[in-house]
Amino acid sequence: MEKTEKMEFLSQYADFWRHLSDEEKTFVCQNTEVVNYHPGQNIHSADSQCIGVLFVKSGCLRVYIMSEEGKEVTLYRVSPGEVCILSASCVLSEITFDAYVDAEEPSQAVVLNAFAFSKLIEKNIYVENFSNKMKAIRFSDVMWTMQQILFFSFDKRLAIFLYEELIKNGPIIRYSHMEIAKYLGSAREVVSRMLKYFENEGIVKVSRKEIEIIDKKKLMARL
Amino acid sequence: MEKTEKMEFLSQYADFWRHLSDEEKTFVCQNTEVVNYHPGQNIHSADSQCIGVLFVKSGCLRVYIMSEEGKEVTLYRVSPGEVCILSASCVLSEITFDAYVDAEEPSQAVVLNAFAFSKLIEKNIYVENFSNKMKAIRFSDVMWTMQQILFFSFDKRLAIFLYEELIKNGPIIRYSHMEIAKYLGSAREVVSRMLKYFENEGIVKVSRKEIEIIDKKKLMARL
DNA sequence: TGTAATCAGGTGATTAAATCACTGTAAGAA
DNA sequence: TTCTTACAGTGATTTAATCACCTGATTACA
Repeated sequence: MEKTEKMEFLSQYADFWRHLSDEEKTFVCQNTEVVNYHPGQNIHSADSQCIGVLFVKSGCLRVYIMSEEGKEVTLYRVSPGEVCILSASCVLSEITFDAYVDAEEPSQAVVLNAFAFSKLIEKNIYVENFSNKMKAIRFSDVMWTMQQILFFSFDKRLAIFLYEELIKNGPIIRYSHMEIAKYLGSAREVVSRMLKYFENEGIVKVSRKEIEIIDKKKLMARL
Repeated sequence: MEKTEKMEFLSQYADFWRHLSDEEKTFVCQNTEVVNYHPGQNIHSADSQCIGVLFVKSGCLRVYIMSEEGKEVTLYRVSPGEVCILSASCVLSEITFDAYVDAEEPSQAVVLNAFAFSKLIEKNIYVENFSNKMKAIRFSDVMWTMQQILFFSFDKRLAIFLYEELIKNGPIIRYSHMEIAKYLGSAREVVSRMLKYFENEGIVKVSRKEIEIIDKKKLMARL
């Protein structure tokens, strides 16, 4: 990616861009690169040294937490046009928990490395505010997830998940039961059983790594 | 509270203070007042019009979410020296969920009203950043709570709660089982039963509205 | 001061969901 | 082809939440 292209791109994503000096803009460009990730690839974890801020161009990232036993709960997803801030958590003093980030699909992102980002935060209040604003947005996302898990019964949550997928990508959903379980903070067997129940109800048709929604109305009745 | 006293107080709490113009400082002082709350009093809720930012002087506030059925889960507490930002959530566009704030003890806070705070956010990037930074700090608090609820078994969470209270306020804990249940995102009966179990183990002594920790070692063994 | 109302807590039964242990089966790799 | 691995199905068990109902203590107030 060329410098002018980078500048064009970043000015779209980052509201701090117009508050950078020319020198800072050059510094940013020198410290960004385009990176590709393959499905299932881990991008950020507790132990791996952290890479920085990701401006997602294409694909989809999944941000999640993990228990000591390896149980995962998805916090939110990062879509094209959005920013992954927790992949820079090592340089963010307010973030005291360990988050993980995986690519869920083939994904491309423009990465501003952690060191450069922390330097900019120190120097420029607009960058610091951008960083904190991104956290605040994800705070609200996590609260949505938390309320789903704590307040909604499992059948309802699964129905909501299926409905959202239906809206986003049409009636055929290509996730394994395991992936859905991680997304909903549940267990694979629980997902399998509930899907089978939904199948008996005539809501979905289940086959290996594929769920087809065959009755949208019945699904919506469960929301 | 006098103006000079207010200015002295706020300069301690708010890192944006030194970035305010004299005019803005006066504006802040004109829009703050000292408010007292009694135990159990609701300070902020989804429907009540929101009051603004609370700089807590004394006592303790509890921030929580509530389900449609009225089930509560405590997110975190706000102690003296800390700031309650969610009580200004109506003027914070990044906050999209409904939080509730109650006083847990007799509490006193310096309140900067929501209107003035939003005006300052618009005008002064340092105030905006302060607002977002406070959210980021609470984001981490909530993540801690979320991990506790999702990853730890109930007996362990209760043990952690008792241990924290022991460290903070000594071996006698004056919460009802209901209050503990709300704090832990569980049900009263569940708390009662587990406390009785802990009592049989010789960890605590339970009586009305009072739990005494009689064996710290045994308690710590459950953490 | 007596009585009703409210609050704190106890208990058994039921249900929901997570966990465990194990089986079968389809898809890829060697 | 056969071996391996990922995906899914299922019964049994355990944990925790929920429901229904009860007892006893405290408070309000007439």
